[in-house]
Amino acid sequence: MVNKIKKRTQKKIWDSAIEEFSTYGFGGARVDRIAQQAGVNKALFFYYFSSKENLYQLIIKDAVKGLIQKIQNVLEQAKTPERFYEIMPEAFIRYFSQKQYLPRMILLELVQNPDSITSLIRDIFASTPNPPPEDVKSLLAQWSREGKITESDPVQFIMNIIPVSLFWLIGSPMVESVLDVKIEINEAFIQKRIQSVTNLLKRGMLK
Amino acid sequence: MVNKIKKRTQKKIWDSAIEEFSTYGFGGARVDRIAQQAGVNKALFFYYFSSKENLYQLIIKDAVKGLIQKIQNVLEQAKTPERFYEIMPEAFIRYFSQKQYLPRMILLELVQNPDSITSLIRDIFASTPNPPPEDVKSLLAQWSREGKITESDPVQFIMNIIPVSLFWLIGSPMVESVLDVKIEINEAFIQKRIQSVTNLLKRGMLK
Amino acid sequence: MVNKIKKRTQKKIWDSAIEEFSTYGFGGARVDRIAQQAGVNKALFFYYFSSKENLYQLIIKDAVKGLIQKIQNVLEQAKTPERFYEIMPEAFIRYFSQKQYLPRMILLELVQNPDSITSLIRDIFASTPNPPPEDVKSLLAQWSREGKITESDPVQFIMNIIPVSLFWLIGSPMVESVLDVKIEINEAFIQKRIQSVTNLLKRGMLK
Amino acid sequence: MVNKIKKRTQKKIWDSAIEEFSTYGFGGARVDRIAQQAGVNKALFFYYFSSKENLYQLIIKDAVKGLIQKIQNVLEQAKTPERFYEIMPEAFIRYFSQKQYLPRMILLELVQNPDSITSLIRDIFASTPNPPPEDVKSLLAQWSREGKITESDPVQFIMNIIPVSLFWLIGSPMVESVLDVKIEINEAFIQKRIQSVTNLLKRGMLK
DNA sequence: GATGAATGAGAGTTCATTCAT
DNA sequence: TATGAATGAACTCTCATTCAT
Repeated sequence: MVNKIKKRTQKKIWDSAIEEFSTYGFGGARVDRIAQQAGVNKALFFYYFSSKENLYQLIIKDAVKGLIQKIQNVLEQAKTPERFYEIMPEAFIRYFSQKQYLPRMILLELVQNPDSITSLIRDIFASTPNPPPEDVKSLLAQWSREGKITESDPVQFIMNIIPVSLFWLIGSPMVESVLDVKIEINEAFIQKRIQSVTNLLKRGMLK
Repeated sequence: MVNKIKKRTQKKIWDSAIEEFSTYGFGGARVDRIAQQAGVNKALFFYYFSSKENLYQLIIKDAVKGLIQKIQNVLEQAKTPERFYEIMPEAFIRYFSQKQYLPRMILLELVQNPDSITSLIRDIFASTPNPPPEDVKSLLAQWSREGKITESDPVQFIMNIIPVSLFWLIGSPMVESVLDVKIEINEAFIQKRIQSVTNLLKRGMLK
Repeated sequence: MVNKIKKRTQKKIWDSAIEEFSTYGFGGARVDRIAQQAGVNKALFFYYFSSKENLYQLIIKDAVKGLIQKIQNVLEQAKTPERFYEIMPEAFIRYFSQKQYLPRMILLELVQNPDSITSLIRDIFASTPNPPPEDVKSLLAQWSREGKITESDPVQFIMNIIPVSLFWLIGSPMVESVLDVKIEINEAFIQKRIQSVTNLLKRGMLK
Repeated sequence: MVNKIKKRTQKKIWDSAIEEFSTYGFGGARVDRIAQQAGVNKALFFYYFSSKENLYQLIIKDAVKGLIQKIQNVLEQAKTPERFYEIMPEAFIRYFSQKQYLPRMILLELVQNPDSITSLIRDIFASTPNPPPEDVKSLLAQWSREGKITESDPVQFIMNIIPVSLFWLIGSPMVESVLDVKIEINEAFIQKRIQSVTNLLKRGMLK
């Protein structure tokens, strides 16, 4: 989707839209602001993308696709739980720190329209050669059978590992005020975060 | 008598507003829908709460206050890290499963208006006798000095423990589709979740 | 009309309404503000006066009646132009400085609803034993015939004498800023004003 | 071309707004009516003028500016009191008969918001090279010193001359019903009015 | 008489979208 | 491709009025 957009103006609108949608959600986003931010006339927005709803769907789909791809990348590389607990936090935390709009968009959509994201993921899986569900479940079953991991329930497993890699950025303002500190999201912080999550998972979820 | 009717109507509007705001965010929420949901005339909304913005702020403030109080409750009871890792997940997961709008509202506000939630928390702390920041930081420093916990950085510490207790509910639709399972949020699930988080934290963050 | 209103509460509403209507006109007046100013519940306004429109009409009618009566008083006393130019400014300027709402209400109604005031005056005349029109016209014709006054056209005559007695109060803020002075409406000012108008009319409109 | 169309539509809204505001005042004016009168969509009103309040202020400012300019024109030409009493009524009465909305708007604002008009005039003077206040006061002082005029107090002077040139139009419905005549505002009437005021002032305020 | 609660109709304003150029 | 003008529908909010007590 993304690489199909070559035109400079179109790209500017696309980027502004991501910024707007990931901040205000679909209902709160304003086409006016997107156009202004992109430095173009509002009518161009509709010329290129037909409607607000349409562009939103394109962006969400693109975001979810990127995320799924990331998950599959990790799964392909991680053949042991040790490696998994090393690779996954590194991959996710770096990815989200570069594309900060991604966790924001997905969270907003999860809160505001959970069904849409569910069916979207299922659609993507339907046209994927080796869809994650079976992959993940069988991998975890195997690790569990081999006595390598503490949590055998795949649901609990994921609910333990994803949030710590995903939520930290969005939650940081709250952590800042609860601890009365200032958090700078720089390379040093990223490394510390990766280290901390890896530690937690290795000690906490490895037998 | 009259008073009770007033309060009952006001309460209905308040509850409908929570539902609406926690689903659509401030920008996407519709006063019309709130009034209809509450079964009252739209003008009553303004009669009682002056404006959409005003009611939103009241609700957010109330939500954050509730959350802070929960945190303080936990801190008061947990005098050792062991107890903390037992009490905290239990308290949070149960609380959020009863007030599902709470994590949704706070997440939306964190994404859409992080500064507001920051200053709101600081305001609340300013009028609190024993504000958490010092409490939490000194408690963690002590536990760290005594060699009881693995993560000495309070920021990383919180970023490890809060997400797993908070994010699971919102993320569940995504987990459902990624694993192709159906998740029922019932007592059995709650207990499993509490158990899993407690395990993770005890093994992962206790020396 | 006025003396029929005995009830204290009713009187308070009446007075507040005069204040409100004479400031904002009918369209801009707010029942809420009238009730609040009167220190009573809004519903009482309707209990006593049925509707905003109705009370407005009552007040306008009362105001115009008062004004007409004043004109008739003056006409009865002034049997020569000299006396007229002495009595009229004195009577009008004092009357309006005591009932400042009166010129305001009448001006607003003249601007916003000239036809209504016209037919209102005609209605009042219809039930008056000795209505002014003939009185005034015959008086002026007589004075003109006797060569006592310079302006024989009754229309121009009135347009010369009424405004200087009526407009000064409303226009004073404008005079203040155009001349960069502060005008205090006190007894000394009133006397100066009466003197100035009397002079103007005597010199200007007496042969 | 486009520019002309834009200006034409904007002008239509502007003119309709003047009509509406000068009839109903700010509070009673309806944006709906203005748009309909201009033959455009209501939203265009806001597209061009942001808000009802904003347009009202623009119009008031424009009206007051026009009035001030008229005053300055008269002052520049009138170097003796004789000339002044000839030029001023002619200029004012013609001006107001062409722009009938002007006295209406200014009167409404004087009644409903006297402070605003005061500060508006002061603002205009602040950015005027030769502001009237000193001009007028020194001119009158000079004429008074030279024994040419009867009224030496500038406040009374203005309160004698402005109302007779300004109030006649608004007051005409009342004059009509009080005298039971019909007044046609045509060239003949205008000339009669100018003549009458000039007479009044020359005889009444010239020594 | 007096009040707080409640309402329908409408007011000002916003917003996604379309049109004309 | 790009834009300013224009619009209908919807949105937040207001206001005169009524209801129940």
